[in-house]
Amino acid sequence: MPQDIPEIIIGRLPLYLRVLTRLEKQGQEFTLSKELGEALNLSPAQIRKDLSQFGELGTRGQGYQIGFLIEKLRQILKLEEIRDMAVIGGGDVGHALARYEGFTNRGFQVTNIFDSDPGKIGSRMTGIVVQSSADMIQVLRENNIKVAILTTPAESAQGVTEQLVEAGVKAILNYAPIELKVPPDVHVEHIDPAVYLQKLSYYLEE
Amino acid sequence: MPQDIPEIIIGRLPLYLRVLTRLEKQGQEFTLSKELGEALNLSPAQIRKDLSQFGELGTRGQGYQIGFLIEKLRQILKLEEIRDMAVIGGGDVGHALARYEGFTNRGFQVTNIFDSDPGKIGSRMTGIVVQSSADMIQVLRENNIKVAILTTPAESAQGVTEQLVEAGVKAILNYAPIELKVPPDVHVEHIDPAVYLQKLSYYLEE
DNA sequence: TAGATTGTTAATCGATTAACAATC
DNA sequence: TAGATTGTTAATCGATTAACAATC
Repeated sequence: MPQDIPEIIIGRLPLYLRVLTRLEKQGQEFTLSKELGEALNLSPAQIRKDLSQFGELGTRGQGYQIGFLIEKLRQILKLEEIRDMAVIGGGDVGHALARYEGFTNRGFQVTNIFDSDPGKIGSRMTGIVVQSSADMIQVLRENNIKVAILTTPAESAQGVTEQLVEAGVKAILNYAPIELKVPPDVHVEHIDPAVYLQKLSYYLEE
Repeated sequence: MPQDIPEIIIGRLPLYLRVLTRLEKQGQEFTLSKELGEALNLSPAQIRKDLSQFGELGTRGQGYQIGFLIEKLRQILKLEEIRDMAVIGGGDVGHALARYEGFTNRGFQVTNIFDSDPGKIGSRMTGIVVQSSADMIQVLRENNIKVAILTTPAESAQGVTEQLVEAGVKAILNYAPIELKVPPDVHVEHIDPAVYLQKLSYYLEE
């Protein structure tokens, strides 16, 4: 991975990984740019172009060996070790995330949950004891946690974000419906179901 | 909204709406392409270009009147009436979505929940009785529901999708970590937290 | 009117695609 | 070897940006 890879390509790699993992589970050993393209609605040329950024990952005439390509993509995306994550907010979303089983086999695990509600602090969610927001910075630092999932209400999201930044968190998955201001070395991705629904709405008829 | 607006622009309109709503709530009456751009990390030129697709929505020298622009964007995105949605799957994610309070003021409400587990059917989630998947097609048709949120396991997602299509659903928000095959008149958006986390992972240091 | 900011055109930039040589 | 599919170059396409005239 030499030069600067465009972000748009990096964003597609997890999708490739998702398809490849499914194909592998189905017992397939090789795949083609054509097959990957059909699964993801992308052109075969684009798949090849994307993958060629990282070396010669396929074999001419044969296609791509699935196991090898998965391994390679995991390396590129730095997914070889399971990363610890903190969930901020012990509401419904935080709860669902803490219980979500799809993380571990994709490189992540929730190790900490923080909430500011005294009624929740000390209770357990899937074996994880909810900790006080007051201790958050310290705990994140001590455990060297770099990834956080933000599920607080919009009003407190920016304030919490500043604490996360202070604690050394470098990646934030933001479920609060508000844009976060962060320093350039901190990366944020948004998940806002209403945004997607509103986009879908445009394409509805009536 | 005459010609064909590029999908990439449509996808940004909900973000504009989100910022505008926040500014309005903060008591602001006018905004500038500069301000919107700073909030969303987009250039002012892009904001103006996007909005100009739909007519002259601003006033030269003055900027954009927030209330008017919100109204206009709601029209464009067909958000003027609250749309009914079905949640498929009564697990943690389905449960969190049914209880999510952010939908109504953004144009949507969950009216139905379906699950195949006899232990869940008939129980209530936030006042909504969980219905049997066996009745799904009929109920969706009877209620003319066009939007569904899919939260089943990956294995059953494609099968359920085919039922949704059969029932006349035209927009699917897919939480299952798998690509769905749908006819061209059905639109799908994906929410897969692991995909975003994997992208974020690339930008982490070690 | 002067000052400000939009709307819009033209230029730039970057991403996608087509096409084919390389090679398994 | 012949057939197939990648890797890669060049062409195309589309999106973003710069710049400025229009106009409030």
